Amino acid sequence: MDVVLLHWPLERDRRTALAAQGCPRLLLIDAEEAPPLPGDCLEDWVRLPASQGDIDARVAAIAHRAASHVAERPVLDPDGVLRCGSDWVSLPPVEARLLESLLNRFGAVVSREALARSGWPAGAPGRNALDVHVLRLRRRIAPLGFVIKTVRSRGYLLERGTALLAVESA
Amino acid sequence: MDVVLLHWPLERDRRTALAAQGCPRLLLIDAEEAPPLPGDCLEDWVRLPASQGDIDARVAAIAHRAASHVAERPVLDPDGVLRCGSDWVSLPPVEARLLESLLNRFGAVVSREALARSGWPAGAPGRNALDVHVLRLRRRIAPLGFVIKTVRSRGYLLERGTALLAVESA
DNA sequence: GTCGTGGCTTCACATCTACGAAACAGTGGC
DNA sequence: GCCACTGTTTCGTAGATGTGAAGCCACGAC
Repeated sequence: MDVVLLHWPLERDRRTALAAQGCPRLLLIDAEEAPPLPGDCLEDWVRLPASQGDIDARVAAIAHRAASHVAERPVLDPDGVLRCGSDWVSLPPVEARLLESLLNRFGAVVSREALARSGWPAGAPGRNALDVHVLRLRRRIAPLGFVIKTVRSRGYLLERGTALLAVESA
Repeated sequence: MDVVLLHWPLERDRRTALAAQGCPRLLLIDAEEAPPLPGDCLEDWVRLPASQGDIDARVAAIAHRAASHVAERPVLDPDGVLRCGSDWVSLPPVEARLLESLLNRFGAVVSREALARSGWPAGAPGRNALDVHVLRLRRRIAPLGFVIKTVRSRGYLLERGTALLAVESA
């Protein structure tokens, strides 16, 4: 989500509106004005005049925070805990390894062979084991709003689900 | 929790340490230095020279975010008294050591092995002793609104309970 | 079209392990 | 003695992993 730059106090109303819809924003404070009371984590401000470098740095910081708040992609702890925003689920060892693989290529296809190798480095069990674990993984990560799409005869692909997005941002 | 002011890049190591323990901080950037890459929500920066008003405003903003962000943690006295707000419970020695460990990694997984080591530095007793103490610890801290979640085959995780939050804030 | 096949999904089940909980007993302070 | 703390035994349950089998569906052969 893009960071919106706006002038303070000129665009006071716009700031309120953006804040209400959870849009990240950077306030450009006119020289003699006092910065507004602290908003949420998705807001920051600079006092004008400011260098482009400083503005860019703050925009980057806000974007980073926005990304970790309304996470587009989940984060997998070394402990097998998959986190997304404030939610988390724990993944059993095999599924954690599978998901790690999918996460490494988030949004791109991972072949069944590659998945099987990361799930069972010592060699995969029956052919069906992967299918079953993908099924279980799907159900486990669904509450976080992520889905594993099948790309027939190619592999699997992890991406953000659509249905839950509305629910979460609501 | 107080916001710590520190100089950048002079106190680079201190910043890392503070970030690791989740302490909110404001970096004072020396005139010609580039601000560091975005940290977490509990970090902000100003470029020197800056007016006291601007610094105060940023400190206030960080403090505000810290208050809403860091799930309120309990504090463990050296005497084994666990405090949270005006409530408190006393913990027997073993459980106090276990909880200290969990508190050090609040919100993250602590393995059974690590827990056992901190509970019994001289060597753990039977395998089940840990289970039983976790059970007792759970019951003891429940009234304060904290829960110890099990992450199967991985360890335990201390976090703020959900049900009691509403009750407490009501 | 329809038929078959491969690829994938899902369920049902079996096994094994980890964890939860109760009950009990020993120890030491008061 | 009474009570808090600690550790052990024991049993029950839930989770993790794998296997087999049934079924669905797209796609190509015919």
